[in-house]
Amino acid sequence: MAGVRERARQELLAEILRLARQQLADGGASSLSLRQIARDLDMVSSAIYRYYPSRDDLLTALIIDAYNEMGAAAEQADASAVERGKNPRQRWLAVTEAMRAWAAKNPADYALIFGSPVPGYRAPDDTIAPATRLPRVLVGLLQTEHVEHAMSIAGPSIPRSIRANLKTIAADSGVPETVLLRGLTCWVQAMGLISFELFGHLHNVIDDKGVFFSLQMEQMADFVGFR
Amino acid sequence: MAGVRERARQELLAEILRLARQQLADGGASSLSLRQIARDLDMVSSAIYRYYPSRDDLLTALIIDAYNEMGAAAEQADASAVERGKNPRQRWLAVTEAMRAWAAKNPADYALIFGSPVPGYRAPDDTIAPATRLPRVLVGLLQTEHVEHAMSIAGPSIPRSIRANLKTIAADSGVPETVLLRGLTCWVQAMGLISFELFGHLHNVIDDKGVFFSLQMEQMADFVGFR
DNA sequence: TGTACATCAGTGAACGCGCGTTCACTGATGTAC
DNA sequence: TGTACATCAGTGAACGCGCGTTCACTGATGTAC
Repeated sequence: MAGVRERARQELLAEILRLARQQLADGGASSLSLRQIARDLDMVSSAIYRYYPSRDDLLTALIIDAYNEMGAAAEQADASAVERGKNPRQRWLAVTEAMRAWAAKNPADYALIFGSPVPGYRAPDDTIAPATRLPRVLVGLLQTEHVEHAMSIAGPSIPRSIRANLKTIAADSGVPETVLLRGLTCWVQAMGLISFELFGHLHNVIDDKGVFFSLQMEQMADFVGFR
Repeated sequence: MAGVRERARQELLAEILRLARQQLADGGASSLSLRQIARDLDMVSSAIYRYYPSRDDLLTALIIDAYNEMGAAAEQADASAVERGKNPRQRWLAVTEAMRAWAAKNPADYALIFGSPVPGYRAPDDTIAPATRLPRVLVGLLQTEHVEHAMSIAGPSIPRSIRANLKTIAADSGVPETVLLRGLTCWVQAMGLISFELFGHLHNVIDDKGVFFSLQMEQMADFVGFR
């Protein structure tokens, strides 16, 4: 019966990741401890190495997990908005609300990917693909909007080096570069606001953070040119 | 001769802070070690406690230092722009460039104050005043601009709770609330961009980060209503 | 179907580190009379 | 100006923790003939 051992292995891999996320939530990346995980599992510490070859590999798994979860939350919010017959602007707003909600529910995971980098850790290339999942949703929305009503913004001329980058971001989407540039602004604004809120920089500045976020996202929807 | 001991004390306080910043730069907040500082000073580890009663107090000193430095950098950039006869818009741009430059030169200090909070550490109230130094410069610029050419933005109506907060931010400045709201957007955008750049989220997205930042800040200057 | 062998999960001990904080102390520097 | 006392900087030892990683090993599970 091939798969009995394999299934147990998968379960333990997942269980270790779950405990690791718990630790992350309790004390941040620096308090992620293989020995503590082993203790939680009633295992000897060296046994963990059967599953993750090092602490850094476990960290990588956590990062990938976080990107995927946040990306999935965005995708789901969008899909659900589509189902409810929403237009691209409303979908954009729904997605940003979902981003904020996910971050609020998983502050440690959010901090892991959008906070200060873990010192001494260099993310391997495996993290790239999951990281693009969320931005992909946002670019997709610009594209949809552009197809429905041509977007255009009379902006300042964009330097050549930046234009090249913008082309790479959404090569064949047809979305004008000025709009893409503002799309980046919106993305940064959303993440910036979430970070400010989670990291305490709105403390004693803005009381109703939810209302504030929505208001800002409405503004950004106008700014980028959603109808 | 009162002051001989006192001067030595002040020097050591500063020296410890300097070494602590060095450690911060080398390995982040989690690798800040009182014992290592003692070693660098050729002292026994317990001697540090004559100067900082605990590791957290040293962290607080670092945070206050970082806020003050960044605030001072902004103030200087503004003062220097004034000297060169710049208008408020140009001053705003100069200040944001200075913010970015400071962060680029002191990434660890920047990460300490605008990255993920140090787990288990709660900033005491002493950090509040230094933290307001930079935003104060930005609000001042809005006010100056408003005095020179009345600013006004036909924005969406602002919910009551947010209006109350905006009033607190710049009570007697006379700057319209819609403008203040967008001022917050600009602030978040500037810090968000700096964080994205420093924390690696523009890697493989934007090559010329300096040009990108300037371009975005020009856009934000328009957005908030600088002439 | 039964046996021999290979694979792999988990053990237990060890290596070599690190840390913050407390406490009783010595000896030098400053202060009051 | 000189002496007695108080203050304070720095010592050294100890307490009680923590960590990642390696390595030779046992014993159970799976595989091939």
